[in-house]
Amino acid sequence: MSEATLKKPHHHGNLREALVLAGLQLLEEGGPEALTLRRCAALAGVSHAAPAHHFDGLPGLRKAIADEGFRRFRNYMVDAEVLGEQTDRGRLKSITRGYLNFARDNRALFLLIFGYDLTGSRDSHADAGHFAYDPLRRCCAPFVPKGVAPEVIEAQVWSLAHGFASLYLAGRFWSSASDGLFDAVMTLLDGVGATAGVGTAGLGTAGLGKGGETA
Amino acid sequence: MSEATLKKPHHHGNLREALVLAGLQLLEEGGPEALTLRRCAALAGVSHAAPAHHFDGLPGLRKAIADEGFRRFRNYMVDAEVLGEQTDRGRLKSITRGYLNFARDNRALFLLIFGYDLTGSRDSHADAGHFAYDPLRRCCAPFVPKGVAPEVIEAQVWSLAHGFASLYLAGRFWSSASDGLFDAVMTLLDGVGATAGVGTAGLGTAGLGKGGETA
DNA sequence: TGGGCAACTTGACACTGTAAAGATCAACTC
DNA sequence: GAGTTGATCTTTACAGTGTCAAGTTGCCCA
Repeated sequence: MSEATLKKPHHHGNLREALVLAGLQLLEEGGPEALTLRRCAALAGVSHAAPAHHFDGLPGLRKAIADEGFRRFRNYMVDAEVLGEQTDRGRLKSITRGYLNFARDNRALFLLIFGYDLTGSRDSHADAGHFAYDPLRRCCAPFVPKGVAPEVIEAQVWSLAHGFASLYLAGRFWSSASDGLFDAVMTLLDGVGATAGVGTAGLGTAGLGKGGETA
Repeated sequence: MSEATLKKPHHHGNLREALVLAGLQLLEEGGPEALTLRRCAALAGVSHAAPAHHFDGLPGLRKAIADEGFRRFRNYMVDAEVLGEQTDRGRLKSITRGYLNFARDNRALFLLIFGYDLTGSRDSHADAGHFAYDPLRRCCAPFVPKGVAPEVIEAQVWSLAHGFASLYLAGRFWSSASDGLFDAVMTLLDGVGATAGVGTAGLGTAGLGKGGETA
């Protein structure tokens, strides 16, 4: 009578969630290559074809895992923001620190999350990413100068943090002690929103390409 | 008698190079997933097991392709540098433009190149990447303040360019017309080497982690 | 009670990388 | 020149992968 599955009922209950958790475990233990429909199924104790039924193939499973990954990603950033220095610039730097920490602690998941090409797709995946970047967007807001599209400032911070995290994961920053390097690189953000060029390069909202310039 | 292979000699000649070219073609036509040992073999007109003999497996083939990719990557940057405005800052921006252009024109190859984790490996692959980043390093040199390690400035430029390119490839920059956004983001570089924070955050060569700070 | 239906299982197929063993051919040695 | 050696490539086989089609199970509701 207890809700425990004494005899492994044919209907798993919430196999969907179990498969996502199994996938996350596989990623953590064996890297990106280890994520496999059949291995997920085995880890969840179901037949090899069960995952495909729930997620409509491997891409679907990866997307479901990425959605959960974005959730955790967001938590990393928010946690870092709350713990760090409570100034506008302090929050901005804390967010980028959380960005790097997530990438470092969840290497395979980070790579999975950004391994998609969602150009032209307006599905729930894009929404998950959008949701995850909410804190970053919020922390960028105080640095948006008059007449400049917020997306420009966000893209600056985002690119810098993402680039550093990606190159770090690829092992392109020499030795392991990159904490000092990270802080040094992020000093570039001290000029964000106040750099001389921001006002002069003719970037209003038109800079986003929403305007006429189709070239 | 002509050097043409009228009867397909058993010894291909330079199968190694042919396989790398086949791999590049597959990447271009079918994306990262299309790169396969067996497909490379078929495209080069040899048996399916031939590539493994030359490259010691798929990772070896990917590495060989990445080496060639880095060569082309470097050319992109150098070409952009030569064509652009001939000032220190002009060259710096041109390099980053070349960076993005390469990523855009060689999506799968770009992803392949940076898809490795070469932490702890000091093989020829690291050398290829090192070689490719030579122009970028050179263009950063004029912006390195006294007492700051060159690697810090390089990592700033590198991270910003790489982050933007990666996020662009992932389709995270909304619409297609991101040229304006790119220029806007790169205005952050107008403060490189001269940002207020660079002098104040205590980053000498110690910032690289080569010094004592092991935390 | 029985039908409907979603949740799985079973079996098969094409494709993948890898390994072992055999064939072919150029070059070198005696 | 005959024999040997070794690299290059082929053939064969195997385990693992995603995907599809068909079958089975068991819950739910009329």
